[in-house]
Amino acid sequence: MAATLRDVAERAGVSIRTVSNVVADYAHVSSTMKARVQRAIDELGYRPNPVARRLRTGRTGLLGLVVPEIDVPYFSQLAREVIRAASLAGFHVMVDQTGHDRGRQRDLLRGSDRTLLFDGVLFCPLATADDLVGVDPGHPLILLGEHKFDGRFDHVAIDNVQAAFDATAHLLSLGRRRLAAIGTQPDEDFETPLQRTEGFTRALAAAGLAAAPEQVRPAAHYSRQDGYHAAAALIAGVDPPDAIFCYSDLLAMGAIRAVFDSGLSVPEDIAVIGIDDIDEGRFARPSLSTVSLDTAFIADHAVAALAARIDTPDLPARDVVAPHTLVPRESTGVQPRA
Amino acid sequence: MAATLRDVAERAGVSIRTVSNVVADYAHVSSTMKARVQRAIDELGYRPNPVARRLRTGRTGLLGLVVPEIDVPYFSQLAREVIRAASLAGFHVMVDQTGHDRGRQRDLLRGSDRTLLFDGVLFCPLATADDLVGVDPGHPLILLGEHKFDGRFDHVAIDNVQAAFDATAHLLSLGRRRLAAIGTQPDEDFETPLQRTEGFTRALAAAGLAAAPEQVRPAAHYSRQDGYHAAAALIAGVDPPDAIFCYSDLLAMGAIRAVFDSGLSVPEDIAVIGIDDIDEGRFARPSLSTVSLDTAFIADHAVAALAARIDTPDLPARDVVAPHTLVPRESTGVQPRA
DNA sequence: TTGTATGCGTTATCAT
DNA sequence: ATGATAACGCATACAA
Repeated sequence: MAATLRDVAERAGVSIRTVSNVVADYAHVSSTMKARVQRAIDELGYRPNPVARRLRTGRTGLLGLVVPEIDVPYFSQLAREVIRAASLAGFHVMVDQTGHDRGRQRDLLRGSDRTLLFDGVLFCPLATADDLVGVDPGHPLILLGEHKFDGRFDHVAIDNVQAAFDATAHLLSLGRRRLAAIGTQPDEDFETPLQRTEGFTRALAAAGLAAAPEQVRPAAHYSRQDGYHAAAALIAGVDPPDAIFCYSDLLAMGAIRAVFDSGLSVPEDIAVIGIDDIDEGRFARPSLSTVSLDTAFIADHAVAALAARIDTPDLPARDVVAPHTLVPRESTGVQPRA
Repeated sequence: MAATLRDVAERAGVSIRTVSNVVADYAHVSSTMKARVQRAIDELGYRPNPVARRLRTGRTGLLGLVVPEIDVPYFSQLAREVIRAASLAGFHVMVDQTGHDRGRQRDLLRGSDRTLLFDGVLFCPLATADDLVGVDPGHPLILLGEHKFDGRFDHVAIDNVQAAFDATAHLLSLGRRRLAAIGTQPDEDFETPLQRTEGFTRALAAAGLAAAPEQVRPAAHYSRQDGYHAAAALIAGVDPPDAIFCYSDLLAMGAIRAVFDSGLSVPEDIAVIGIDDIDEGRFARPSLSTVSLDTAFIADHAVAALAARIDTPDLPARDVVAPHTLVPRESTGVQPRA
């Protein structure tokens, strides 16, 4: 059905080599030849078959983006930037979801049928990363948002300790003193929440304060639901906080709703801040104070690092730190949006 | 590097045909043979090369999902279900974004280099669909959410007229009489907004009412921003509404914020309802009344129809109508969430 | 500058 | 039941 190199060659009365040269924009082709071949190409509506090309070259031009769930706002915003950056670099992006299934995460990492298609993978770890230790994924791999692991993989992430420190310092600067946090993970081997707790604790210590263990609540899935329940528990607890630092914006959205449902008010009674800067927070009521991550930066550098490693597999592992910015809004008492 | 059929065959001392049979789980293979080959496979860690397989079979196992922007909540929720459904049916999903660029939409539809990879495409039209008329995409195509076009393509969508009617009827049932709508498109050839306006108008007519043209506002991108500005304009207008029907939840989120920013209240002064049932609406304050679309249903049927057409290209075009449900919440005065 | 011929790793068509 | 071998469509080493 679809025209092939051979069809074009036949029609133009030349060899397939010549046609291939024209298609590939090879330097040494006479303009006469080029025009003739091009006409045959146009007449037949010829399109190179990418699969054949890829079998031959060994490249698929496909990147995998593995996230827990694509409909979590942070991941969909990140996906948007990754697809944009990859497209510019000549790659397609296939999205895979691990759900909250650690076994599935493991399968996606090893050489399953699926992953053999990829030239490389951008991986947003689920809850832990130990699954990766000693594993050979069979293709270049970039970790997004998680640093641990043996040093075999490139990674791109913000400085989580500093980001958490900044968020906490902001709450303290408002005069709040009874701080709580939401977002630790039962899984001790997941680095991000540990780092955020460390930043939280350090900022408190710098102000001569400390948080009781029960003021730092776990959240399994970083969902609005999790945030809601954790905040409700804090409010119902012995020492209700006057400010809550949530380890994600989604947790914060749930927490804010819980505050109001308990008859209290944000930010008057309890100030709330998150991390991620998802779009939802800008128009929420109150608008959500947060730490903004530069997802475009993360995507650009992740794709660049991956592309480099695809070309040169034994490059030393890169460790890119992405910038972050404190964005105070109404949920910590900063008044109207622009 | 990676082991091939030939390597396995050599090691097991058989022909590649036999190995292929074992891999493909072909019926007629002696168990002795099978065991011997399997051992060789395991020892070499052989994995079939999907690219070669696909060159041979002509199938890529890849579906394209084309959406305007993956970080729009409705699309990311839909993508989640599509990826799930496709995975079950043995397909991978590549996500492509048209942005708001109509030229890019057109490119993605015709046989560009990119699209030749796909066995089929699930297409969420941007703003218009006339770009498709007379176009041969070169692969099966399913339209999501848009019905128009010549009848060559399958499509899956809700009954937009009825959904809009239901939403409007709900507002009327609250006793509201000064209704407005947000979400028409300058582009007359985009069907969905036209249908929703029709449902809106019909419901009003059934109550002996009619909406002045300036009470039905356009929204270019269905963003929170668009909703905010349209609602602000309505409130500042000569005849401020007591209820607003937004053609998407995102518009509604922006509209609600605009109401409060103008010193009024939802639902007391103005009731607001959207369409889509995005997660954000459940925890928003007030929680958002909406018309829920069954995205799992849409994804399941879209993937099924696509898979069927990939197998049998000249199937008659299907037209699947997905169910919708009215979900009243606080933004139209229905009290607390469960 | 252009043509010929080989192989990428599979599946499928012949045989045996 | 299994073996030999021809495509699938392209890129490229080698020849001319």
